[in-house]
Amino acid sequence: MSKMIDEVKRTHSCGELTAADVGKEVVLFGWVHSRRDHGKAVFIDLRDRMGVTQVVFEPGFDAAAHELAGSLRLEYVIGVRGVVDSRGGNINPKMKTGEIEVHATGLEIFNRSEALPFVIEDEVNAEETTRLAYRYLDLRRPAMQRMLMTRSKINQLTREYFAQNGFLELETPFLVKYTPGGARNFLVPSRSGSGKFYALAESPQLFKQLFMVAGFDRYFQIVRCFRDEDLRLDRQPEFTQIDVEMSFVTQDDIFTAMEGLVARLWKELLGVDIPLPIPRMEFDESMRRFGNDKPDLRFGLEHVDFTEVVRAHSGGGVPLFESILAQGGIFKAIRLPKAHTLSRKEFDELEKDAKGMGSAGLGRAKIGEDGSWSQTPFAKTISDALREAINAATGAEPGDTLIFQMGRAAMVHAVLANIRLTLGKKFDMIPAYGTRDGDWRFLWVVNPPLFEFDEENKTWVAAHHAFTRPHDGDVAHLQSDPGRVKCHRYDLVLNGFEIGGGSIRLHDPEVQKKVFEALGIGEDEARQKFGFLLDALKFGAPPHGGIALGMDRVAMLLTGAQSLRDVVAFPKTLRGTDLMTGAPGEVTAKQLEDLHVAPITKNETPAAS
RNA sequence: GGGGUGGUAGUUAAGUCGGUUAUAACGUCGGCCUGUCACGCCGAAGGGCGCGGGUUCGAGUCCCGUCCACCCCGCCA
Repeated sequence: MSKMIDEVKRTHSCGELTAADVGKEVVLFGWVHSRRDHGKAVFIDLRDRMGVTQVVFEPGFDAAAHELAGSLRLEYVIGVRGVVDSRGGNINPKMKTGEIEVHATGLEIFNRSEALPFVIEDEVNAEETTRLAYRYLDLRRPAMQRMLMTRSKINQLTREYFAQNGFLELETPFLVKYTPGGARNFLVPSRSGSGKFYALAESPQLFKQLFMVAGFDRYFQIVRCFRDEDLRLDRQPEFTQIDVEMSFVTQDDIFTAMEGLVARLWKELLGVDIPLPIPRMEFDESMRRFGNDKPDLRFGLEHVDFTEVVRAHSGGGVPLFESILAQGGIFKAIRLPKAHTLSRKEFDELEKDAKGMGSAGLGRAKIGEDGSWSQTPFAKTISDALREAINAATGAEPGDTLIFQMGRAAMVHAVLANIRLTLGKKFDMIPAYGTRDGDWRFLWVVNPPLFEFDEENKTWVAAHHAFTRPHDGDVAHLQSDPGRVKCHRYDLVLNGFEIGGGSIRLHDPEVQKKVFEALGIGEDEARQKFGFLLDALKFGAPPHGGIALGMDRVAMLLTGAQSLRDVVAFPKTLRGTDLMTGAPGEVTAKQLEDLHVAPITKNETPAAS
C-alpha cells in the first residue's frame, strides 16, 4: 500500500517547475530517468510525460530519504516530496527545468524495475525488434511520448475543426459483408452464421455514401481501417483515416474543407503557415514529370520523355531502341547535372535496384565536351542525329549524366520514379524538415483515368472503385475508348507521400450502368456485390463526394518520424506480426469447430474448389 | 510472389587474408565520492557469434539451407 499516494496529491508535473516556483513545497511522481550518486549527494532526474526535473537528496534535507535514494535504480517509479530551490550557479541550460531543482524531504519507492533491455533515452539505441518486443518501455522514451501526444492533438484538432464547420461525427461498422475487388479483406468467421464470414472494413466507403443518401450531408469520422495487404514503411494492416463525405458539393468545396483542416493542423502543431490554396497538378503531368502520382516536389531531377524523339529518328540505328519502339514501349531519362557524379559502383547499385523492379537494365550516358556519349554501350551504334536530339530534349550539357529507362510504360515509370528518389536522397537534395521554407510541398493530383488496363487478364478494371464519377465529356467514351476516360478523383500529396484521396461519386444510375458495362460487370454481379448501394442511389441520392486522409501518415510527417510504426502505439512488423503479443496466434481445433472452419493439417492438400 | 540489406554479451557496435583465451562502449553488480546533469574513479560478472548442415587440421569469418527483422517492386489508396 502506497502511503504517499494516500497522504498527498501530486502537485506538479516533471516539466513545469520554473524559477518562479522557488520556495514551494511540491510532490512529484515519476520514473528515475537517470541517477548520479555522489555518496553524500544523490542527483535523480525524475521523468514523467511532461518532462524531467532534477531531484537532490542530501542528509541535510532528509536523512531517511537520502539513505533510501542510494538504492534507486533506473526506471524505479517513485514519489518525491521536497522544496523547489534555485540551482544558483549550476543552471543546466539544456533542460527546460534547468534553473531549479527539488530538495527532497521525502521519498517513496512505488515499484522497482529490473535491469532494462535498453536505455530509455531519446536517441534510438536499440534495434526496432527489441523496441517492439518491449513496446511499453519504448513508449516511455520522451521522443515516443511526443509522437503519441501529437497524435492525440491531431485527433482533438480534427474533431474541433469539423465540429466548427457543421460536420457530424458518425460511426460505421467494422464487421461488414465481404465484397470482392479492392484491397484484400481480413475475414472473421461468424460463430452463429454457420460457415459464413464477416470482413473487416477496408474503408467506410459505402456506408459513408449511405449517410449522404440518408441526408447527413456533412460527415466525418476518425476511423480504423483494415487491409490484408503486404506492408511497407508507410503501410500498416490496420490504420486510421480521417474520413469525410459531403453532399451538394463540387471538388473545390471538398478541397477547401480539407485545406482548412491541413492548414489548421500545421499551424497549431508546427506553427507553419501552409499557403492556400494548395496547388494542383494533372495526373498525366505528374506521371510524365515524376513517374508516379505522388511526386516529391522538394527537388528536381524530373523525368524527360524522349519517346517521340526516338521515333522521329526511327531508333537511330540502335537495334534495342527499334525493338522497344516496335513493342510500343516508351523512353525516359533523368538528367543528373555535372555537379553530381556517380561512380561505377554507385551506378551498378542503381541498376540492381532497377532490375529488382523488372528492368532489363539501366542505361547511362556521360556527356562529353562535344556532346558525345561515353560510358554507354549505345555510343557506337547510335546515330549522331539521334544522340544530339536526345541531348537537346533532355537539356544535357557537357559533364552531365543521362540515366535512361525504356520499355513498358508502367515499368519505366516505376523504375525512374524510384531512381529519382534514390538520387535525391543520395545527393542531399531533400531538405530536412524545418530547415528551409517550402519544406512542406502539398499538392493535389487531379483527373486521373477512371480505368486501368489489367495486363494479366486483358480487361479494364476500375483504377480505384467503380463509384467514381467520370468527366461528363468522357461519358461518351466509356464503351468505345475506356482508357481515355478521366474522372473526378483526387489525391492529396505531401513530399512524396500520398496522405489522402477521394472522389466525387457517381450518383447517376444511368452512368453507373455504363461504368459497370465497361468493366464487364453484369447486372446480376453488380446486384450481388453492391446491391444495397445501387438500391440506395435510386431513392434520391444527392450529388456527393468525399475524401479520406491517412491520419498515421499525417502524424508521421508532422512529427518527422522515420516510419509509420513510430506514430502507431502498438504497430505490426512488415510481416504483420506483433512482436510483443505474438499475434497472430494459433487457435484450438475446438475453436475452429465452433466457427465452422475446417482445420487444414500441414500435409493435407486443400480440396480443389 | 520477386529483388536487396542485416542478425556477434542485457543493448549498440568492431572483429583484417579462416588461426591461441571473441573486442569496446553503454547498461548491470560491488566499493569510493556533496554539485552532478554523457558525473568521475577502482573492481567484477556476463556471449561462443540467429538456427541447422557442410568444407577445413581449424569457421564469427567460406558454402548450402532455414528463421527473424528491415527496405523496395508486385499488391495496396
